[in-house]
Amino acid sequence: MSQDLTREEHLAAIKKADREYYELDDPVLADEEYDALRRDYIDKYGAEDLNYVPGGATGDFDKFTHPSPVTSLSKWTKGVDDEADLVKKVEELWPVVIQPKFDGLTVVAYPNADGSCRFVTRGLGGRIGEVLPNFIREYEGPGVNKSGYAVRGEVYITQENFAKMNEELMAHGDEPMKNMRNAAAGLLRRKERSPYVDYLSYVCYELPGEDVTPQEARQIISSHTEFKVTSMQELASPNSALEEIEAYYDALKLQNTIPIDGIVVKSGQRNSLEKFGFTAHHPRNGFAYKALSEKFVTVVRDVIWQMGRRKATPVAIVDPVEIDGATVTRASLHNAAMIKELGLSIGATVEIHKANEIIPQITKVLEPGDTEITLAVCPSCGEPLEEINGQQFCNNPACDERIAQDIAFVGSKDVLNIDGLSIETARKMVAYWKEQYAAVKPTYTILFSFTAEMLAKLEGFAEKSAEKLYNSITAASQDVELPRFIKALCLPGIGTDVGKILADRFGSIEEINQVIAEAEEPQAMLQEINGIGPKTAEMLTSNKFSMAVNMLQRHVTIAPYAKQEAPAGEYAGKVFVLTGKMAKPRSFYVELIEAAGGKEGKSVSSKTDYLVIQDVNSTSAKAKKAREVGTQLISPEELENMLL
DNA sequence: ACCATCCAGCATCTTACACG
DNA sequence: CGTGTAAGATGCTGGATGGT
Repeated sequence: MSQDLTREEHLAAIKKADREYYELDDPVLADEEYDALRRDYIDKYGAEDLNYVPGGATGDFDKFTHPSPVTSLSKWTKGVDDEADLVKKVEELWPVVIQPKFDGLTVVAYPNADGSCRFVTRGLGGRIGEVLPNFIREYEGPGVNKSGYAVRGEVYITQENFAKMNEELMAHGDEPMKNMRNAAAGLLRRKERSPYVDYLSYVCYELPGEDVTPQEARQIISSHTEFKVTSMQELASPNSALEEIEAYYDALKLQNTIPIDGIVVKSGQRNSLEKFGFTAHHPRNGFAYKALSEKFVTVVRDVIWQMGRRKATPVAIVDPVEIDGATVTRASLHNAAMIKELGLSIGATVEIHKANEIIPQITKVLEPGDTEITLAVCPSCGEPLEEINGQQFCNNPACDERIAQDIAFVGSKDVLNIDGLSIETARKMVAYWKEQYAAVKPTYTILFSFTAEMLAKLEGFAEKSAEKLYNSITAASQDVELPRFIKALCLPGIGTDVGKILADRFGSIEEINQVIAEAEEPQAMLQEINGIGPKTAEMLTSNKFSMAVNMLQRHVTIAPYAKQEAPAGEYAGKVFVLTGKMAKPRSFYVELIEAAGGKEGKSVSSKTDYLVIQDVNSTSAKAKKAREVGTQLISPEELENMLL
């Protein structure tokens, strides 16, 4: 299509597509066409003209917000967790199906109108993923996913293809890749499509959040998409669940054709995701069975203390061991209490494994070493550390490392999201400041005083990178969302959640200040807010809080925030507990309750206003308790009539 | 007293990109 | 062109806090 265009027309076509995509949010060109257009241009004229950032965004992949978060399953590990617990879980989810748990990366295929797909990774926290422009060749083009549903699957590389790829890499004089899963993830994140992408496999396993059973989901995927679908088996009975799961796992291991790191055990009920809901980290409609990972033996050569924002964390340096294709040289020891519990000393021979095949962990001392592990002073500033509950804290506000860590924290994704500001750069900034401005004691807010010229003086920085960092600091300090501003105060215990709670309740910093100043008992007043307890209330009413706010407000502007007033009305603030089976999905009733300003409670107490239960004459524990404490029992139908 | 959730901290591998 | 930094992907641990 770009064959008969002049260079100017070709470039104009690309820029037009950029505008449509980023500004109008209504792409006219399909992703594939757009990519082809760019590729052709680069082939003919080079990449120079295209060296701009479309839409002013970062040069990364496009982001996509998942309508339903892509969370990972909670785990049940053989030999660690209770077997009775597994049976209990299975009973709650019954009927139950099992599937292989692929060791790859989760990718969701969102259908476009023409049946082509937009492939999206999990993303941090499973909420906002990246769109993968260069996915598997056979799935490009329309008609791949005609189901109309978002399909969730796993991308992985087989042992066979991994070996083949490494052979080819070495034949070209390149380094072979070490780790199968990271190789798969890395290949997909390349800007230019790698031919090795064709070695990846994609297998789908569910239609998240849809009103179907797992069997129906499988059926839909295999008949309306071109994706492969996982194998699946129904369990015969909860009591034989463990044997059935293990037999299934062993059989898959024996085949040794796909990389698996466990078995998915999930409810076979219709729309189970909706029925069972989520915890903060995991869906409740299933869990993953894991076999205990293999143990290795190594020697601890040293223990270094890693400083965080306040806490010192011990990390063991061990003789390198090869575990699952990765060379392990370090293992976190979490805190001094853990060192004590393990009886660890330097020179000790230890048992090490990878917790869930990722994090190296020392589990046991086999032979004691000779040198005791101690830490009395901060490895950065040399001031004595304070020990609280077996953990070491540096409370020296002038500690360089502490200031650098705060700067990196404020720059991190969840706070001000300053592109290009990491801990390394933060350390250089603190060092530079102390050298140049010996008279002015640095705090984390020095970050906002750096000009591009100053940044260019930092080691490893030149004009271009200094300009870039300066621009991202400036951009990030304007129109900050209120919850992020509150988190950026760097106060202990004040994070995302407290920020959101305060913002929703008060809407602005001025309002918070005013309410605290005017309340007769500000601490008691704050504690009445759900989610704020005595510690948080004390911090919020302290001098520290108001000083931090004043200081940060000098550098950062806050965007107007629409506070989420609890809806007023008869049922505002009332607590409803739901129990037992109901005609409609629970979420339906929960939505009704929340729309009326009420809250869902999990267990019955004197603070519960209503217990929603199908049989109001039930003698269940919850119903009994409700009668005891004077909570009103109502049926779901009554609830509906009441709130609608 | 117990449980759920939040906060803070952790390792490794891989790619992109700017620096020098 | 080699090197270092940044960022994204995977997911674990343990203490603190708040709610019941």
